Amino acid sequence: MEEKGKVTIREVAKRAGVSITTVSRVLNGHDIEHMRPETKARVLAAIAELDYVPVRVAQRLRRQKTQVIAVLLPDISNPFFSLLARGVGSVAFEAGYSTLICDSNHSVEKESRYLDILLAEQVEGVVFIPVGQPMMDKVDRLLRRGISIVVADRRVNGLPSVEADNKAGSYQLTEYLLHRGYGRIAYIAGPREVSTARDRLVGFRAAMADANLEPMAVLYGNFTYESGYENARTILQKHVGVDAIMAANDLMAIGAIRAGEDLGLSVPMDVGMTGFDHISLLEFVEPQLTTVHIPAYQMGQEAMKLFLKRAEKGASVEQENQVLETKLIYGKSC
Amino acid sequence: MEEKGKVTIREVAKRAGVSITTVSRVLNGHDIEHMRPETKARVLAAIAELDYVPVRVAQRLRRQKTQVIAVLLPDISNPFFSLLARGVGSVAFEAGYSTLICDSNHSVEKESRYLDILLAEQVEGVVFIPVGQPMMDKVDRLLRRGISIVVADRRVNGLPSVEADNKAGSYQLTEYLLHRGYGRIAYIAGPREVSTARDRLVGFRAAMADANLEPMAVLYGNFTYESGYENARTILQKHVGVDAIMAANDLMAIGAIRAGEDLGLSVPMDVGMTGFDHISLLEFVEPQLTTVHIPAYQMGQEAMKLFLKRAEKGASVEQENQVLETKLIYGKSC
DNA sequence: TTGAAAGCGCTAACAG
DNA sequence: CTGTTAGCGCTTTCAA
Repeated sequence: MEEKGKVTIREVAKRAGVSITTVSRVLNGHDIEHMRPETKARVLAAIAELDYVPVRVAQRLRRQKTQVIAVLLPDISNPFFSLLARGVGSVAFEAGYSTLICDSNHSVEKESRYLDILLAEQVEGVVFIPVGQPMMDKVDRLLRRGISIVVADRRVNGLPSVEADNKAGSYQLTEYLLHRGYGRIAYIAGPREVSTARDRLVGFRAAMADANLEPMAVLYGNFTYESGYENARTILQKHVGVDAIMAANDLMAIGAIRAGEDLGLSVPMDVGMTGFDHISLLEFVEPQLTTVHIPAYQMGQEAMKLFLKRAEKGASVEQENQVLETKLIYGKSC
Repeated sequence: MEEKGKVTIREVAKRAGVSITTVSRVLNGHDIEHMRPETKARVLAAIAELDYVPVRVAQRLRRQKTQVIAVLLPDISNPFFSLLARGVGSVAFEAGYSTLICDSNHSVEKESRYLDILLAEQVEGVVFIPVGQPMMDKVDRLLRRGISIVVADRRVNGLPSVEADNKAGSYQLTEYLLHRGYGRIAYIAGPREVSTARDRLVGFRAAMADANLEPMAVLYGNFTYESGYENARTILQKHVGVDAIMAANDLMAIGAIRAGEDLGLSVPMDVGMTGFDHISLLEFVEPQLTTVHIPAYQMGQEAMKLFLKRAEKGASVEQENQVLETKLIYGKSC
């Protein structure tokens, strides 16, 4: 803690009276057993005295690996995604990786710009939650350069992924709703281009078909509160006799609840409602929503683990699509 | 797009039939006006054909600047912080900086570990939202190495900062409450070691004093929903005659509302409530909370701008503490 | 058990 | 107008 300017491995070596090679070795715990303990001690002392910290950038250039992974997601201020990012970060941290979070702000264009940046940044991998269908040329470009990509919360053709079992979860939820005696059900789906949304719809349709029922209506929203509100309004005004509305995520379900209230309907008395995701703000919403828990944090962890696994096994492990279990959450909304 | 392995500036030079210097120059737009257009064209062509992307790590090592700034915050899944981080990121992105988000998970120890990491990462600056009172030795270590630190949403002795005018906002809010006819007010404060919480309390006390009133009670929470719930419960049970509860943030206010409900009290009929922050989930809470808007996104932007300003003006601009205006949000909770 | 030296990919004097 | 060259700070053969 004496020098003013940058302290490099050079000064440490000088101070310890050894070569920089030796310093490097103790830094990386290399030949450390074949080293005279006294030498090691001297180096350690010098490091401490000078408060030396190895410059990561130089290590990266030399080692030709950055130990950086990126999380590319649509919106970091969405608690679902940030929880997922946290999951990635926790595993990454333990494994000595730094995490770069890139927020595409729901813009395909920005997403694609980030893909370019990540290429230049030489990240080793990216946990990717695409806005919609990602630009496969960009993706291929990264892959060709040896950057592995793991898709989270979605499926993309040809890429490994980690997602929840949306189909099963949706089936189960629908089944529960039917058990409760509802049967004239309308569905507010998510965007067609998002696999997650499609799966939930498929699960819903399957459960209905298995009960010999027809949906009263299927409308498409975009996962926002507003689109839930608007679509629910439409449903409740046009389709008389609807006794329940299922939304493909919680945010839309909350919108639907408010729409119902604004039309003077009470949930669940007049109409049942369900969501999907189990986001934490449900805690604050009345009535308590019946929904399906998606393990966002765990999903992030698994995505990172998947990357780690591929990294050590050599690039081409057989393509893997991991599916996490969901859990039905019983509320008071149906 | 022909080569398989890494393509470096060397191959580009070879392909274009020029020296690597020339390639570097067109890359950085340097002597570009003094360059024969044809040469430039050849280089550009080679870059395109080879799909060459400069390796950031090498640039950083050579330039001795990383163009990376970090945001060190307590919890990325808290929408307030992630919004702030987004603000930082937006300005950083425009300025050509990459953003590293570090989540200290409310742990002073992890925060301190991150400070070490950021040192090694050679980030150029950090936007810092400390968990409590930060470890000043670590902080000094970064400063000594030329890494500038801007504190956000808080004040720390000796560091530049950007925060909201919590005192004024709190004063104004209290004043409004008094105007509405409330007067027997209890206050749920935030942690004593957080300047933001202290300022809000001070503003509250000042407004009360100016109205010749005494608080019915002042309890301390930790900014969580649960602590709001518990403290409100205590207040409502012990201090009969309280006609309003002010909480130092929205989350605690929501907890207070629920506590009131659970005790059979209606808001605002039986007891008024106020929050602070204007977090987005208030949209989903009944009754609509009266609160104070804190411009989180803008705060992030300003913090990054402050860093940029200091970066160009040379390190030692006089220390600056920027204060952003707040805005009263009228709800139905009082 | 330790050191000398090459070089990761790039930029910036300094020369022509 | 363009090229030669010397590193940035570190790791890693290869030799001793």
